[in-house]
Amino acid sequence: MKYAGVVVDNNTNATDAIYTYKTDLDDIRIGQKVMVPFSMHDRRAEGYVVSLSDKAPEGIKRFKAIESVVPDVQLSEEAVSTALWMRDRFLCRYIEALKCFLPVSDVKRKTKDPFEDIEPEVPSVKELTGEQTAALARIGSALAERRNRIFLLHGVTGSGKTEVYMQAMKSVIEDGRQGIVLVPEISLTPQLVGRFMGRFGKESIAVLHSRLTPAQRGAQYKRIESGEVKLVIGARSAIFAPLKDIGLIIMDEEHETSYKSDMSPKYDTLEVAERRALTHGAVIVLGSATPSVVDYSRSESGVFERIELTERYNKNPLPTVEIVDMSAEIRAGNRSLFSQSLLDQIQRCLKEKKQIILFLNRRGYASFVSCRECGHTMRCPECGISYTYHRQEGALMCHYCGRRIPMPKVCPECGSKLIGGFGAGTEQVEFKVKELFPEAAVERLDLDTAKKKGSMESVLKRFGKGKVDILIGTQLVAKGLDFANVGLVGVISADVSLNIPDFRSSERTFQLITQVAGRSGRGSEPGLVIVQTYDPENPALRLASAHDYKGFFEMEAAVRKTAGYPPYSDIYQIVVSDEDEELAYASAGRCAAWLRKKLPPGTAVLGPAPGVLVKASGQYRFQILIKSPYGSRRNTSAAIRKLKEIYTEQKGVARLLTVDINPYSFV
DNA sequence: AGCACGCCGACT
DNA sequence: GTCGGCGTGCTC
Repeated sequence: MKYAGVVVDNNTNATDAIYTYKTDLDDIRIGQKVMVPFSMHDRRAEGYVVSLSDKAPEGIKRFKAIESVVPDVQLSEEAVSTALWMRDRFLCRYIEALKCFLPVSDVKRKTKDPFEDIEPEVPSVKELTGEQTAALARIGSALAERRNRIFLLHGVTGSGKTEVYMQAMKSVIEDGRQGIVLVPEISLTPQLVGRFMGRFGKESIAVLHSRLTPAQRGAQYKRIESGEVKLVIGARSAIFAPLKDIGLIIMDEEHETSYKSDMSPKYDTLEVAERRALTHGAVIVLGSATPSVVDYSRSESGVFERIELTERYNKNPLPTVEIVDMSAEIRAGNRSLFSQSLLDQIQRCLKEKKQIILFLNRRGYASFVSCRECGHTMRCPECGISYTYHRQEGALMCHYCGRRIPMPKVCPECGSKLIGGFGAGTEQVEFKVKELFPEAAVERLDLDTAKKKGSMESVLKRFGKGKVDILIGTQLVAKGLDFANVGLVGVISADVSLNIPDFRSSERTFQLITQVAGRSGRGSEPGLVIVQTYDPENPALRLASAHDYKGFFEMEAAVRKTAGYPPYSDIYQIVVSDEDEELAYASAGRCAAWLRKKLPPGTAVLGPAPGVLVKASGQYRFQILIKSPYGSRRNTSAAIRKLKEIYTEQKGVARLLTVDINPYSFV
């Protein structure tokens, strides 16, 4: 008789436990899917075996027997142990963690696999730069040692990071091991997939992405498990691929926010990668032109080994980044969306038959309040993030700590009356551009446009062929597009990005400007970037225009240290929500009070701060933030798990309580 | 979360 | 009687 620890597939907090079943089956193994009787009347439930023992655990009166083993499902022991760790680390349920390793995804979309008939790019042998050769040598020696080492490959745009990835991967595969290449958004990277396919052959690559049907995904998993696949390429969930001997994990554009899951389990892909790399003796390579402050800091302290690629291919110069003061434009009588300088440069590029990209932020973000005369923005003195303007109450509110101040009548810095909320107002950009430059071919590319099947590809294809003069776009255009004929990139308003109520807003803005700047002047001539702002002295903008990553890092690290943000503290976000606003608020208040009592004095508990009503679900949200100093993660996580336990047992409290560690969004 | 049990009022 | 509404309690 054996005793098996089983996680039952009941996605609830109340049944989030390991249940012990007895069994006579001698071929039972950890990682198998089983059918078990569960709850009264023994309704049949699916479950997964996570532990086996010859001895019965104490304190349980009665053991039911496993009914049967479901064939063809077998998680590795590594997968099971990682899932158990994930529950603790990301404060999720066992079953949620286990399901990460299973090929079933909740998203059921029936579309054709866009990578099915992708054209492998004919491999071209490029001569490596000295820096690339040195980078490969360092990664290569780590691979030879099979030691779990993490490299941060900090390479300016156009320095040839992909070639380093490919050659490192080649040596791993030749060594008989396998690799994973993670990319932020698979649908934006057909070129990269094509290059890898050309180099390694279609049959040894599996591409995992959200557009696969469950059947297609299952088939890919079968190929991976069979050992046929040497290389898995995909977005964050590809980190769970069932490879048996991982030698190398590459995270391209490692700073991208999509590496943090926004659904439960709210895992951080790098942390899962680190855990897997440790068990496999694998090397991790994190690549970016603008590493996240957290990861760069780890390379400073020596946890990660940093490799710098400072030269661009063909020695192309970096673009010139010009910051334009929009309050000066107002003083000069120009109240339009475009500065004179930007208009002049658009005119020049059109004349010279150079292409133009105009970048604007996603609209619909919470509005902030700033002075158009002096550029001063209203920020919470304690949290350092922009106040959000609440029109109904005529008040400014800090979305981190809940602090509330009345809307000022005049600018507290310069006394100007030109202080006010910044509207989005960007939707007219396309209209205005068409009005001002009727002879130019103008196209727009944003998430709405891109969602339509194939429209993204067709817009980009037309742009690549030079059929579009001016491309207006959101976030999307900042990523990986590579066009030689772009002479000008205009950032319509850097202020929107600088004032998102998030402690990472400076980091995001620096990254954004660096990334959009990377779109311009990839040919032989240097490109020009124009950044419009009411805050021209902003250090993040200044340092981005000087291409000074190191300077930016040092400044930002100091700010984070003072304010208690990552990497010096972990931020835990607890969201309490319910249809009943009062109940949600009261519940959140009680949670915050409990946490204040339970956590040590060095751990700050902020809030609850009112969140917005999520219209789709009719839920009112209240947010509690915890700043847990570096090193206190275990304690804080344990306390929150305890809170969750008590909370689920309680009655008359708000329905939902979710936890996110170091979230990427605070809206 | 489900799902059954059980206690109470309203109806055939 | 007995149908059904929902509050309560448990799941190896």
